[in-house]
Amino acid sequence: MAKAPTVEDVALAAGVSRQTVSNVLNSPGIVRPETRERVQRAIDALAYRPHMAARRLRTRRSSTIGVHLDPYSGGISGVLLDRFVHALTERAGERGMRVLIYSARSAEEEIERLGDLVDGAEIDGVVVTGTFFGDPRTGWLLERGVPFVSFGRPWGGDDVYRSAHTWVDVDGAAGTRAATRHALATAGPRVGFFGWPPDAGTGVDRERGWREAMADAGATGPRFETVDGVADARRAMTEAFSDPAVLRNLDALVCVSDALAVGAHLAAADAGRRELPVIGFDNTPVAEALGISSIEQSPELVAAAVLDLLMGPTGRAIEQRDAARSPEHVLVEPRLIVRE
Amino acid sequence: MAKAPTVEDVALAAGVSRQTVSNVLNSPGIVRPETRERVQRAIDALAYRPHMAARRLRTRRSSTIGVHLDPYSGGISGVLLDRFVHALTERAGERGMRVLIYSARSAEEEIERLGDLVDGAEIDGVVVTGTFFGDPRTGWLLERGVPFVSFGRPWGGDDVYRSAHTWVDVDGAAGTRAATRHALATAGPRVGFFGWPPDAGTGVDRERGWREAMADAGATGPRFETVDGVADARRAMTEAFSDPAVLRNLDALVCVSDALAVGAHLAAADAGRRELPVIGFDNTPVAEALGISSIEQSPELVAAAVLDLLMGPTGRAIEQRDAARSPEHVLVEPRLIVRE
DNA sequence: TTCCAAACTTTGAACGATCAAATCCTCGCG
DNA sequence: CGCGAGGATTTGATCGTTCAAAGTTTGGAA
Repeated sequence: MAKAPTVEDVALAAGVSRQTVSNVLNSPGIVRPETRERVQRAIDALAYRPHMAARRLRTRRSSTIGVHLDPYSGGISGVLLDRFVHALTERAGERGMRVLIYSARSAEEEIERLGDLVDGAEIDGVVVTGTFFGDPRTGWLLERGVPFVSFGRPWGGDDVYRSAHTWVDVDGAAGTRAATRHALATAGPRVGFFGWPPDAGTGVDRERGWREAMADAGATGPRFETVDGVADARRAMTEAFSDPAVLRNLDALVCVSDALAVGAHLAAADAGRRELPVIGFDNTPVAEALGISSIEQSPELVAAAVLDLLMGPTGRAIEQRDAARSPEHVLVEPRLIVRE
Repeated sequence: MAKAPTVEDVALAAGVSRQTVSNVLNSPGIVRPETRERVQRAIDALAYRPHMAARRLRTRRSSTIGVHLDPYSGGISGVLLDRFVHALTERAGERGMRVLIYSARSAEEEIERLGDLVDGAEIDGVVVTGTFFGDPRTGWLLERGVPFVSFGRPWGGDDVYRSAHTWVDVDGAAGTRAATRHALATAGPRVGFFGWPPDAGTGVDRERGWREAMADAGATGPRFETVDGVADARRAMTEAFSDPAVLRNLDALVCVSDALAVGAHLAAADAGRRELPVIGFDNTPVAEALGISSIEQSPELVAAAVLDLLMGPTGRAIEQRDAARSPEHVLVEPRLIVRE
């Protein structure tokens, strides 16, 4: 394997100077067409590829985005983030960006890692996922002036739209609203909701969609609750269904997650109502496998929106945000996937 | 945000020279303890972090591993690779390595991408996943002398152990063998197998485990077949069960994948035998959710093995393999997760 | 005391690219 | 025919680190 050719080699072969070769690569517009072609031929002939480390050193840009890979939780919904990461990688690739993943077990450890990556100039920007109330990461990133976008709203503030940083999220309420409307139209007025304890923003948001749609239709329905997990959900609903009237007075059930939906579906089947319409959230493979309707978050759309916010709609590099400009926010509309 | 400190700044602060600072960082052993401490204090005081691009340029090492992220298939088993990637990232991080992910839609496009990454000195080595018969990538990597390990055997050769490259894989036959033995011991002698058409190595390998275990026990059982997918599997088994004798003469069913297992489980439940023991493969969240036993591949173990082969058991950098040394292979033993 | 070897530290150069500024062409016009 | 304007191209410097080799100190033996 011979030594890799450098700009110098290409320049020599094309009979021009280093800088002209560099110009052909980075701003082709300012090079005379015939020269450009000659250089391009030399590049092809030598199979030249720029040494990214050298470019990074000089330009102080890595063309790389850092993404935290959450620890595998073993649950159902891990898939969602993986789809997001995948979509992000594809989009980023199209824009000449690389994606570097890193892992950390806590927010503090993540900040430590980010410090390495940012100060080592290995990444130009960050995509933060799974933001939570009082998340130390966003503040740290803002303070350090690191460009970043979060997938997920900064829950807890009064008015999320006045948040200090840029984010993209899925409109959970819109999703459950659509699901509830669909259930009302096709199954009957007694649409229930199966949710989490109201301590996390996501769950409250999704429940709101159901409430609003029910209120709009002048309908009412029962609300059930459990922590996440198929087994828990199945147990909880089996207990609820131990009173036959509960099941008899239910036309459909909108759930806050696929895990709960699967549990409810199984419990309903156990209780003799396999056909009870159940709608989940996240459209995971499980829902698909069992033929359960679900709300699809379209991580692909989220990824596209994240990149647009990070790089501008057409940019090919991450732009340093001026602190004056107020942060932007995008809410992606999920869509209902109807099954059975 | 002030300019980031360089080795020079640290050297000045500590009253030593650049190189001594560099030595403290890279080979602390050769620096006198008191000097080392003084330098270390200066490093901490200035919060100095090496500029990785400069280091890369000089050392010609990126300390980065490239991993292809397969397109999201939408099926059940995508999760497996994600777990692997995650485990790899964690392990790599512990060894001072970064993980860069890239995507490509075809093997050819992947080679194109790899060319960029390798020639651009962005990655030191590659982890290839999903190798298939006649895979062009492995040959290309060998030819280019790029260090790499594949997750998955090079199917198709006569003796896979004589393969020209290094790989790690899960011993599928051992998995189904264990599953079959368990079924024989707990359910009865008539253990069936539900597999894919025998065109891919993986499926044949897994089926072999069942055959061997059955032969050892002097038992026989039916074999069913379908392409992958829950819906297909459910349909196929429902049809098979339309003859009641088939279901009556079945004590348990070992399946080549979780998708098939889920389909078979649903079909069995439809036919009135919800309790029919079904064992899947991959231990995906779906199997967990439905309480179906499954064979766990332990992607964490695979990731650890991959890194060991790529970096040596304790190394902190990817070593260039000498062509003389023959490639190594690791077969990871999966384990059966029993449910219900 | 003198000198040598070993241990430690410093100096100059290089990695491959781009930036900034200087130089060279090429026309059009007076 | 000379000159200036403007575009195209070249030159010198630089990014932050580590390598290779040269320089300095230290300790012990002769």
